Amino acid sequence: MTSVRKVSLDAANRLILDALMADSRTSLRTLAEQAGLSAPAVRERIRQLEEAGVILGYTAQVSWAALGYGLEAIVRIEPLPGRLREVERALREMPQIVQCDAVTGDDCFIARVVLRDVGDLDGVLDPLHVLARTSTAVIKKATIPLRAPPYPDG
Amino acid sequence: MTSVRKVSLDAANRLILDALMADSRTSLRTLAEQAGLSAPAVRERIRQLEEAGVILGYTAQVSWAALGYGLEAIVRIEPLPGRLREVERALREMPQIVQCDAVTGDDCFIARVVLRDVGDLDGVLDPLHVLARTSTAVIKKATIPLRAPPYPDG
DNA sequence: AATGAAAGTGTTTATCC
DNA sequence: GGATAAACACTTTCATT
Repeated sequence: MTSVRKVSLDAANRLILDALMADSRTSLRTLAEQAGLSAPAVRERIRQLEEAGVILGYTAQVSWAALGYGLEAIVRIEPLPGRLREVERALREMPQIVQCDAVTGDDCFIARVVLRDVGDLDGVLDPLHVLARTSTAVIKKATIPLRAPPYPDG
Repeated sequence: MTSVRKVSLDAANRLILDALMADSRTSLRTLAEQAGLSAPAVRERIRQLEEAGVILGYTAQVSWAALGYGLEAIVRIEPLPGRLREVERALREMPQIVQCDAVTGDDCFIARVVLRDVGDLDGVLDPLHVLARTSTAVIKKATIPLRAPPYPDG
């Protein structure tokens, strides 16, 4: 899964990556046309990108709102002294936490939570309050929805 | 694009969604086998899920680290009085910001940034410092990589 | 809404450059 | 590393229920 061999990010590979980021169900045939290659050549390049760990996987984006989670929040979590491990375990066991990062600074964890409504907040925060101080910010708007950065350097 | 008509989230649709979230390149034929339906039936269900806004799209997950962005950070941004609009515009124009949410509380924005190394931080933060107070947390580890929450209710 | 079968497309393998 | 072509697999359309 992890990168071992390197793979060049030439123009063709960037076209392939950009196309797959925009629509991961794009056919090899279409990718081949766009990259100016044959379908088997594109297949092989994708295989190498996967093996090198550049492509991690292919996922359908599902609307949490459409599933019934009308709200999202970002919670900063500062574990009480000696409680770091317990906090980490508690976070992992809360299925409404859809993402969590361990970070530098006073707040050891920053988590993204989905909620059916504001009433769901207590259910998430209460179990944490014996282990940590928390600070919650409800998301009003996705100012910048998840997007790809440019290719660095060249 | 946006949800207008409703669509039921029955067992078959959940199987389809789960399979597409795990691998969005899964063939209709395979999805059909798993859901116990024919391929055309699965095609039609996916079309409805897309139309209802449940499925937003299909994307390849690309490793930013493999592209040369070895670091990620989460930046909280509190605009100076009267500078909110300018801050929002500045954020949008920074391509290294891969996600940004407007939130309740003192920090109006919470952004996720990719960096080649710590030296890149100034290039992101300096342009903001005339418009806002910022607070930066470097990500040490993805404690919980992006994951789907359970289906709410029944 | 779903199926099955046929027609149309896309993918894979083998061979060659 | 890439191209071509034939064999194979998948997707779509359509008639039917």
